[in-house]
Amino acid sequence: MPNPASKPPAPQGRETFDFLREIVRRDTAAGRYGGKVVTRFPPEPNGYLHIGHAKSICINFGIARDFGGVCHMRFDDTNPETEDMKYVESILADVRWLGFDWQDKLFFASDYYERLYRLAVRLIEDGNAYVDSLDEEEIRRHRGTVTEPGRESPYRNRSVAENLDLFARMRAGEFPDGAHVLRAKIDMGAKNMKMRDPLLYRIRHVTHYRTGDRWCIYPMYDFAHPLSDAIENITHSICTLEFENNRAIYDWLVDRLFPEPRPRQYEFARLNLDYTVMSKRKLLRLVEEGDVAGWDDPRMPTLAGMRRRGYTPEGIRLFTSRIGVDKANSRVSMELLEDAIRDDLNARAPRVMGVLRPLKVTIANWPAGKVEWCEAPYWPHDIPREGTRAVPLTREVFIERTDFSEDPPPGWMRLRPGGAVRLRDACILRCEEAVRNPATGEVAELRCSYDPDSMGKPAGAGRGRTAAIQWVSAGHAVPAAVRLYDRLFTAPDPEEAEEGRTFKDCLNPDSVEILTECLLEPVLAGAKPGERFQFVRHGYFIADPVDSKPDALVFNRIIGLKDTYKGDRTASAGGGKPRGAMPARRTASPKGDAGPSRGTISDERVRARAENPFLARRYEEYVADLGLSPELADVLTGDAEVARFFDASVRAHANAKAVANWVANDVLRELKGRPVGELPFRGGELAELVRAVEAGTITSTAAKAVFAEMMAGGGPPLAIIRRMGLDRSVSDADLAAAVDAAVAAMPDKAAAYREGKTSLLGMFTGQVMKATGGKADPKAVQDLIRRKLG
RNA sequence: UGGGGAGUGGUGAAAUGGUAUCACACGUGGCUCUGACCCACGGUUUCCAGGUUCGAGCCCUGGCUCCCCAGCCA
Repeated sequence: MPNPASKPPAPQGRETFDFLREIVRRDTAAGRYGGKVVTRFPPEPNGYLHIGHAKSICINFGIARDFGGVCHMRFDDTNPETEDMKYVESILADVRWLGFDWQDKLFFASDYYERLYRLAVRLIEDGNAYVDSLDEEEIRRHRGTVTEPGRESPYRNRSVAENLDLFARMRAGEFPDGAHVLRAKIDMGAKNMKMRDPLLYRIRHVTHYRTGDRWCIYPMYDFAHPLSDAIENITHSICTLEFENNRAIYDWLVDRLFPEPRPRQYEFARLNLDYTVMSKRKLLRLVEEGDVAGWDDPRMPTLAGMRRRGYTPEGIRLFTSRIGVDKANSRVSMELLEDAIRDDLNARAPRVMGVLRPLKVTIANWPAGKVEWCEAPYWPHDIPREGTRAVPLTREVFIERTDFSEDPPPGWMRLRPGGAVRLRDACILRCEEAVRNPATGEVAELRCSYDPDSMGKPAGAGRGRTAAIQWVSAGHAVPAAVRLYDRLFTAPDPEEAEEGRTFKDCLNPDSVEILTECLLEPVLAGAKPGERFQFVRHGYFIADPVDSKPDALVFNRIIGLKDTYKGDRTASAGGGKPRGAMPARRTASPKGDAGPSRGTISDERVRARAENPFLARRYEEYVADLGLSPELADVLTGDAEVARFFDASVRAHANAKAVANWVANDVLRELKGRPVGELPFRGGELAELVRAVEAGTITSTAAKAVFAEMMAGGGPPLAIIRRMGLDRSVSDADLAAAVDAAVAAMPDKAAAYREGKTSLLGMFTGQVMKATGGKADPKAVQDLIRRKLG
């Protein structure tokens, strides 16, 4: 990991921050946490890491790196029944492989058990937790449903002393599993179901992989996770969207047990990838039921699988940086991952030749026994790397069966009867005759001739465009097995299989094709397990880290090359195509369909008026006497305080429509459900602002700034206007100068405007408005701009 | 039905009241001893409807659609 501290946070080439980095940036700028940034990656050691975790790892470690902080590696091991040391080891290896470093910050929630226990005791002592003795089923029933509140447990009001005693005896092992639990005493009627007295501890007489039999009570995630964060002084606790509701518990707990500044939780959308599954449970089933060869099967989306497949950490990191991070649920198409992998491999995999489906070629005019060693570069012209190897050319060679066609489609550039093609790095080959196997009728061999003049000469030379194909010398070829991988599933979202089908029904029967008759150029005989190459015109391959042996080479296709040739795409392309079968995409998500508009009157406010005659009367008056639209009157009469605020404003300034707009649009925004009393100004002052706009004292642009200042407690509007100097109108000369300057600063934009891109008017207006501090009259500005450019 | 989130080209993201931008995918053309890479060009008008504003993807109001929450899992 590069050491970052020196570098200001400018994440890999991005000009803008994602929303998480924006939060961190604001916090550090504000000096929160003393400018420190501490994140954490908190897996449970009960499974292997997959590409979805890679996103989380890159976010957590990436943010720490970008802001000169540190990311803790912490195992949230609070469930002894599923966790195991082997997972800890594989997870650590995966994170390290991905290229991240936790320094000496390796932690386990299980190391905090004693501290967590003491924190639980404190909660009990403070009356914030209790021992519940309901059984599992009763607890469920008491919890209520999403629409009905829960009921309090009869054990909820046990004394502190009794709770303490019971909890101590839970720990001491006096009770069987399930006899008691510790619960937070929050609110059984909470709208957020997570807050209905969540469970904190349960009894489990199970051996824990790290603490052995020392404990028989284990903390729940909702208790252990936030408190572990707080114990480690985590600043930004970043997790996935499904924990949004849990944030309330997080805050409740940490607020009660730790001082500020304390960690805060933020959530992002987890990664979904097309044509694969990401849940641990489903991945486990694939392994256990033999659909794949193991956790590291190259078709698996696990990091172990991708590593075995030949994906590089750099490629995966490139992928995660390209997909970005946001809060919208999404599925990423496989092409994005594949392109990132190719992008990385393109610059680092040397080119070699291999023939996957060999077709014998005899070069009739080549002397028997003659061997010509051709010098072949490892790298294409546009990759600035040096290096060549020698490739032997003899009378008998093999070419790719798919590079010959007896009856080629239009645009075919490879071999055909009587046609010519270039043997890459060697010479031009002409096909004289296709020899059939009399039994099958299949082309068994090609009899060709070569052009001695073309040997080692540059292409072209009056010959025009000639395709160059890969080949291997029959006498020198190295045999190998090659495994071609395709997507594991045929459906974009196997988890959403249609009625009566499961994700397993979507398994792609052709997700792997094993070719055993492949022939590679001799230099590959020395390929070491884990070495990557590009087999020219095929794709990127890796000598399988496990199965490949010097005398029995096995290669995995990491990813095929893009293939934009359309000539035989409909034909049985087999596994040769990088993309494989392309099933119909899932139906597009339905566009919002509003149906017939029911107007913008809110049912809720209609109810409020039905119950409150004052509101009902006001509504009628606003429409009838003040001439407000029903919609406007509606929003002003959903709450008595809002209506009174509006009344006060109108008393101070008679233009009801204008005042109503300000209240409805700006005051309501600031209120966001809070009581009107919290506003730092009164209706009369808002009226004063409205009057200033109407009188032409200030522009409405400036009025927005004044309003913001009023919200910040800046005092009465007129005072703010004076203080900010907004009442000094801009002179005609100044305005003209500002317009000239804006236009002169962007001559290309001015030209584009003149050519008809009139949407640029807004841009120029914005420039001038900014330059004049919002004091210019936008209409006048636009007139000027139009005249100047029109 | 309650609460919490989210809707921008086919896909993922950017634009923090002022030029709808980038990557992938797709299409067309160019380059090429890889039908690769690379280069150029092309298509969307921001879920819908109203409103505020000189100006709205962004602010206000209403609606629609999708996701999460009723484990002693995390």
